[in-house]
Amino acid sequence: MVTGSEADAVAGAGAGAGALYRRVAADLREAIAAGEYGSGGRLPAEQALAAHYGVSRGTIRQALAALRANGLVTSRRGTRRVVLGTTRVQSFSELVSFTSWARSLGEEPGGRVDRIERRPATAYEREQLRLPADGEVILVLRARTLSGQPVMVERSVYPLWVGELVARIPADAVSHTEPLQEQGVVFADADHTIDLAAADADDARLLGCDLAAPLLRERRRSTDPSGAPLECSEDRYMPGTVAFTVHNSLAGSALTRRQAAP
Amino acid sequence: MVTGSEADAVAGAGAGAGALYRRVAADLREAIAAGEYGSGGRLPAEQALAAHYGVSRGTIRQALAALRANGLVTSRRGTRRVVLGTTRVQSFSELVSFTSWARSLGEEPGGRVDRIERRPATAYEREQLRLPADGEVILVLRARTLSGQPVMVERSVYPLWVGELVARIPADAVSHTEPLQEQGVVFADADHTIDLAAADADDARLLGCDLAAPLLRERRRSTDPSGAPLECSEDRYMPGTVAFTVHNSLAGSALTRRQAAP
DNA sequence: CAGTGGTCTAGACCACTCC
DNA sequence: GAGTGGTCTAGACCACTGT
Repeated sequence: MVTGSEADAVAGAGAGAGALYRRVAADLREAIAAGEYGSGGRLPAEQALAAHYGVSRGTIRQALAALRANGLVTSRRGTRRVVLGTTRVQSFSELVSFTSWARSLGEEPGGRVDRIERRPATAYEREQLRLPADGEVILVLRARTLSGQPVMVERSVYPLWVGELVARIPADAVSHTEPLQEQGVVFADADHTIDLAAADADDARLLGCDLAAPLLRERRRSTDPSGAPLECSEDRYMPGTVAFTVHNSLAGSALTRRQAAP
Repeated sequence: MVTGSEADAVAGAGAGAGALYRRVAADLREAIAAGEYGSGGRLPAEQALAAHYGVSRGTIRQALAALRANGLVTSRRGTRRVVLGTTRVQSFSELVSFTSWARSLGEEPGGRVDRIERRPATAYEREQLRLPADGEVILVLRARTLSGQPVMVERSVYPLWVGELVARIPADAVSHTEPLQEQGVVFADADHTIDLAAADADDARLLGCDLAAPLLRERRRSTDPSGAPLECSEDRYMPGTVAFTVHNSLAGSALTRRQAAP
């Protein structure tokens, strides 16, 4: 883009995501993915973009900030922005939901609940889910598959009000987040911790691996838009099935290296 | 804060990081870490903060955007921001540099170069480092320790102009990024891919583990402020020594789940 | 030096949450 | 309906990069 007639690129993007800057960002993302500036190429100046899209410089900067956070472009005083990569960026829902991630890859996701328990929360769970001393939780143990192959074991711990909704979902439902969404449970923020774990008896049985076999572990704690904890989950992936990627920069890191918990 | 006399909090922060919004952000971070709003508590309104700090609402919003990116607070229309966590946020340099990370934990970092090679770049390296078809690279294989214990093996591949600087650093230097920094090589952006790998002969020898033992792998590609690739590295950690954490949200994810490369 | 992005301000309107 | 954050505008000045 930035070659068309005038302020049409935004309108041309059709029923965009509402906010102006999001539509501009989407348009720029497309242009970058299409290689219009090349890898390592320079973007037009903010002022030029503002004129092209017919918006103010502030709006352009909001759009560019989004691209930057995604690691698509650099940003420094004195020079035009430079294209860093053309990687397709994953949406938050593709991250939180195994199902929507798998579908976006053209794979056939599957899931089967192995076990549901209601029990008192451990100290760790009380802290993560902000529960009182006598709080209870619902644990859901579930095997996830990709085109029939077992790939991951998910242990999700929910506060009762969420867990009771989850418990009503059929055991072989492909997605849990979608029915939850329909009932007003929205995932908005998540913290992830990634390391390595050894398969226990459940993992070995559900994944078909040896006991104590190494697995890639992702622990996650999700909250809704109001900041209320929704879930505290531990997922264990078969090696070679997934990798996690993160971008970060001087201007703001979301990634952290930590000493492993004892 | 937000209880002191007037617009003194910013001035009181002393020789802050230059930009006004950074000083405001740092002050708010401190206040949150000190538990002034509690976990799950509500922040003052933007307007109140603007009045308190004696700055415009735009500046306050810039500061809050930083806190949000770090996963410290939520953000939604209609309600005050809510404190999500009080986690100390790691700076970018603590992420790129094993040395500065270890020091911030009070551990004693160490490093020893095992081997340096100059050789033609592989196709993958040419792409990552944006080198021509006949490009060469310098590979540095290095063992990293924490208080004497071997913890990680680092395989860094540099373009010649960086590699030649690295090759001049003493084999037992604790830090490589610090001397590079002094010579004007600045790391500004990085992409990380985290998964699992099996120890090869070098890993087993340097870490004292078995051949094919499972290790946590972090592949990284770093660029300088102008977007020029500086490094393409593969680090392998002993299990139980580190974990990686990431925050992400509906408003912008830097984290991605990917199918493992073949 | 000209060009460019970084920072800051002031004001406006809207969409949403919660009482 | 009052309060709050989200979006957008217009303009200003500064710090830095490159020629």
